[in-house]
Amino acid sequence: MDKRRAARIDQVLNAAADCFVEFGFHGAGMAKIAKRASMSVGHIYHYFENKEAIIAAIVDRESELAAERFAEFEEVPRDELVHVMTERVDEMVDSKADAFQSVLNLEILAESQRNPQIACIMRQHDEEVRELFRSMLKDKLNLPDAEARTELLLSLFGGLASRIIRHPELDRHTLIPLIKQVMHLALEPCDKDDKRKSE
Amino acid sequence: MDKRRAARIDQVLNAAADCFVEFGFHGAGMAKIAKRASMSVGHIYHYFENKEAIIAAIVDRESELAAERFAEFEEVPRDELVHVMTERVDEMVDSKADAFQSVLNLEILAESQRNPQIACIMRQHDEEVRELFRSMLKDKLNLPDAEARTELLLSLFGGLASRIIRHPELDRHTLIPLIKQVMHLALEPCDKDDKRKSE
DNA sequence: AGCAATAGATAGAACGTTCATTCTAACGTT
DNA sequence: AACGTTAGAATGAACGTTCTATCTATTGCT
Repeated sequence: MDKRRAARIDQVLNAAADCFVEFGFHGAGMAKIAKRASMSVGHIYHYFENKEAIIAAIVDRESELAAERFAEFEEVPRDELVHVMTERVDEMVDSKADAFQSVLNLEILAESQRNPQIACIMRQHDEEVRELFRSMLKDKLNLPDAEARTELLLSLFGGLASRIIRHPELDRHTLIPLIKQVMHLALEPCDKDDKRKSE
Repeated sequence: MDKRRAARIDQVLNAAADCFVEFGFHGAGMAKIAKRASMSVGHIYHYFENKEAIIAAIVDRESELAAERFAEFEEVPRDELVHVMTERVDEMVDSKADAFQSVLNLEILAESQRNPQIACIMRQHDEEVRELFRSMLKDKLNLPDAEARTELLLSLFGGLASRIIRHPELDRHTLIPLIKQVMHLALEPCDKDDKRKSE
């Protein structure tokens, strides 16, 4: 039976994600993970070589999930793309306010700076997302500098998550229109009338 | 002698910051911190009640430093402000690429989600920075929605740091002009001609 | 069908290490 | 001699990991 094994692994990963959010990668012990997974400590080692492997699996799973969320936009026809993307800003902000996701992402980001294996997994997924965005902007919207526009948008969305942690009471109703303005700037070819500004 | 004491404390904080960047708040042990501070483990406890206090001191110091960096703009006269701010984007991006600062900030951000004391320190400093920005935009530039514009800029800058970790090879030469465009959008009262977009 | 053998699932104790913290004894300066 | 300063051993708890034992279910042979 292979289903059972997969289910158990998922059980461990869910428990681990919980603990990692609550205590951090290094603050969460195997004992806590085991207890939350309703499993013995030793048994976890039948599914994962060590704690690092659990962290790596979590990073992989979480990054894949994030990538899938972006992939939705690929199905949108080109003349609706800008409209759909700007319309989804509200739920985007809401999702960034989800502490679970945000903290896990921060933990991953910090860990990637000291663990090359994590960095590798993370960058692979980021490249995926980046290429998806880039090709959308270039092929669907015929935009120049698609790479830079992608980086701008990803910076903004990524920053939103940290911002909400720093200032949870922030007034979304006045911020969201501003974000939409930036998105229009990034999603429409208004490059030329701007070179006047760059001194 | 009070100078000596202050110097020793700084010695511990510097060593601790180093270790926290390299191993994380919970991955760094007192033994490592002591060794890097050229000090005995036990002696650190004469300056700090416990490890948490060291973390708190680091968070405080680092947040204050970040706030001071922003405070420079307060001295700039109002008719040069937009110019100066957009001109400093390049060094801003460079500073965000400094792994030391970025990782420490991520660690702080993640820790603030699970340690209320850290969250408190961090939010106090963020409020300081936010108010500084807000009053600058409102009083010096006479901008409406100064709060929202502040949040947008802080999101963007904060996101830039995470973005560079995710994609260090990112092409800054094409991204920076885009960032400057966003800054002009956020620093100039072009609110009206945009309501057309918000459906 | 019925027994033997095997493989995987599971729990929990045991290991050596490292952790944060405390304690004690020695040091250097006055 | 006294006092603040320092080093490092001592402590017990917690860590990640390994080991062993028991249990369950499937497979192969007759």
